[in-house]
Amino acid sequence: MTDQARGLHARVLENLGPAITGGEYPPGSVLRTDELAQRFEVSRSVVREAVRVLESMHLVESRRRVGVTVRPTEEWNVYDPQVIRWRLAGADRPRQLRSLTVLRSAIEPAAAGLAAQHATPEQCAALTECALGMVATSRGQQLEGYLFHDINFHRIVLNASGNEMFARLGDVVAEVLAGRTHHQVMFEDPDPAAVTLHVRLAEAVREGDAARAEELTREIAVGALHELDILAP
Amino acid sequence: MTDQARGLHARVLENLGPAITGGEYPPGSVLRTDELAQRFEVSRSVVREAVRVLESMHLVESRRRVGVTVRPTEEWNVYDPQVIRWRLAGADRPRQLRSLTVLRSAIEPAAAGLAAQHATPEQCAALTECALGMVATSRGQQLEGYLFHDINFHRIVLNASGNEMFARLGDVVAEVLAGRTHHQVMFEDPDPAAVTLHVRLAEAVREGDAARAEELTREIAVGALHELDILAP
DNA sequence: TGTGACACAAAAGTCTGACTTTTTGTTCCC
DNA sequence: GGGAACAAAAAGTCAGACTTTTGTGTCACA
Repeated sequence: MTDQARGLHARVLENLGPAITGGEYPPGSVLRTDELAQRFEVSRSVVREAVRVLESMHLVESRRRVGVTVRPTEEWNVYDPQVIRWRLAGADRPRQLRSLTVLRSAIEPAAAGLAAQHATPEQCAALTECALGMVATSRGQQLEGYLFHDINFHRIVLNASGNEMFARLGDVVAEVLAGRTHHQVMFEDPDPAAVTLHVRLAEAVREGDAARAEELTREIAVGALHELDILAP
Repeated sequence: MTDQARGLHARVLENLGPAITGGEYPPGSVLRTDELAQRFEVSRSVVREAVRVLESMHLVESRRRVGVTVRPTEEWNVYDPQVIRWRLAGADRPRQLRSLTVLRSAIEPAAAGLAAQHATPEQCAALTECALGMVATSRGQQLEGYLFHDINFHRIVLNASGNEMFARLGDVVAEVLAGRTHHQVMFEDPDPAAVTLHVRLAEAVREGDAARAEELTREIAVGALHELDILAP
């Protein structure tokens, strides 16, 4: 799905990463590079490179004479897209989906407000196109098509905000939306109210109405939170 | 300040990282591992480990027969605390400080609202203590002491939100606050209004008043945005 | 003149084995 | 019982040889 092992070290990473984030090696566990090299049938240098990457994600800590120790969960770089993907693929996917959705509901209204002020005509056009695509695929079990337009819609809003930090959250939002469609809820067609909100949001951004864009996005977020039972009805 | 070179690879990283994020090697630039090994007087394996880390931050891409290429800015993992530190230490610090402050102003009100609902008695006590510390150091050029309490205050709020993604933003907020005190503005004592807002926020959280906590944090954020001339007065 | 196949070379990727350094645990002496 | 010396374990480092991929240039053929 992401990038398939362009090297041995990537293969090791694709095994160790999910194993650690998935709790297979709980915090405090100790790995030894020699043992890993044997297990994966690669040289120690390959293992070392993989460990260095895990270390940069704060998933593990490598210390002499003791080995490679798994760090406590609170220290992980949970904003690393790779870590997010590993965790979403693992056992605590629901929990992960919830914290990410709460994050979205804080970020996206602000981003939409800024987008209304800064969006280029091209971005407005693309946004409207996505909204139309969502309408077109909102009925008849075209979930994949709907997801595609939904992801693009939110990505454009985040990019149009002009804020780099918001823009880089596009991938996270994409993962969350994909996760929602593929695993959690949404067995039926999407909520018509949500579709309408997106159409109106595209309008608000086009008209430069920051306050309305923000409020509409907040309503979209409330819907997403309800889907995960985070808010009481 | 962070962690001083516990190994050769870390030393290489501390040179290459800031050089790349600082624009010394603009996107598209090509580095060769052999050359880097010579320049830093280390073996190739050490360079490879450093490059692997840079690759995991999406700062560079390593391809056979061509070398290690610096990736376009839009692809960098700007949420990586290490990358944030490197960029804050570099030339576009002001720009960086602005996007991070906008991020803060989106996240922290939501976090404060959640904190009002979920904070433990211990967290409430710690929060009040920090607010008192801020009051005590708010006059007489005790900027370092004030900064210390300010950082702790915001860190506690983010942690008390109960949301892991919010909690992990504590380090970023700490960097932003430290940057503001040490470089940007604040040559004089902090704004008394801001101090009062923090005291009242601690109250609101203690009383479990989510709406008021959110609103007070929003006001604190507005103050921070004004300091950087992001909002018109 | 254009185009495709092929060969060459450059750079990263991998492996191995030897050596160094740090750190921890143990033992031994006072 | 406490402290100092010692031994071992594991990561860290290095050098060199080899493999694999891939961009580029060349040459023949249409």
